[in-house]
Amino acid sequence: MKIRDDYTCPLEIVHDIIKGKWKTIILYQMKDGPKGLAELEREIEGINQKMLLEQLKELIQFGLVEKKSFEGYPLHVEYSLTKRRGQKMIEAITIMQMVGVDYMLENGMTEALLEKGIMSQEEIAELTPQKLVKTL
Amino acid sequence: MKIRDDYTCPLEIVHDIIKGKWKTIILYQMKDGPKGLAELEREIEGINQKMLLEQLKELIQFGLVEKKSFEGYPLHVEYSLTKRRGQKMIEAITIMQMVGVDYMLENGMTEALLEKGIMSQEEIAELTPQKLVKTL
DNA sequence: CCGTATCCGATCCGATACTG
DNA sequence: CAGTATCGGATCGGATACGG
Repeated sequence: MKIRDDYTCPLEIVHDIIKGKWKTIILYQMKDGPKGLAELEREIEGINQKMLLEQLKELIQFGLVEKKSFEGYPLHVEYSLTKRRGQKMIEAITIMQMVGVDYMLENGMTEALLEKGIMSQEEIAELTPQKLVKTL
Repeated sequence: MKIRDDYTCPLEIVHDIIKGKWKTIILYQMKDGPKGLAELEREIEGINQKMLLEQLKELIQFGLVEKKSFEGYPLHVEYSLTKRRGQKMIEAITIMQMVGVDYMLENGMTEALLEKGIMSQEEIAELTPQKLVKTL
């Protein structure tokens, strides 16, 4: 993606930052520390190497991700969130996660939540719509 | 957009919700209360009616926006954020705004910030990188 | 004022093959 | 393990015209 220099509104930029299909997921995977390329590819279900590299490059251009390369074999790099915009964006992504979870619960998509360990069987069973509002 | 029913992760849904070019901006415009269609079209620079209606429809499907129609002429409708997911998403969008503003400041795109009244001349002048971190 | 339909170029993204 | 290059179908989004 070619980065523009004529944005007329901050949210326009943010849209360019996260519009890619995998951007938020990639960022979320880095929230607990640096990750190697293969590691990310393993953890993100359905992504391929080309997409991963492409989107990482854009995240770097926008200043949300930093890349650190290590010498020697086997080759190794580390991708991590930047302190300024990377970490800040995680706050937004965390909230968006809640919105996604809310949608899944409301639409009976509980399997994925269990599989990923986002919620336990018991937690889901306990949830009434009223409680959900509070949780959010 | 056809809404899927096989999402494997909450962020995948959120991506579908906000990937459209205007979604976050539309939501942000509704943060202070219901808006009519023409009103939104006037306030969002660069959008056209087709896109607006299209994206509103999707936001309704995902439960972030509600639509209320009023009888009589002239025709009138009101679009507003839903309490659950709409309002919650605004929290995320507000944070994303900060990220966008940060990017604009760092890249000398201060004109748009002044025009939209997001920041004043003085506020911008006062900002050192260190202060910016705190502001965020 | 509000909403629908169509056409068409631009872009996104997945598959695949290849290099250091 | 990390990264580049290409190709082609699917999707997106802007223009434009028309209908309630």
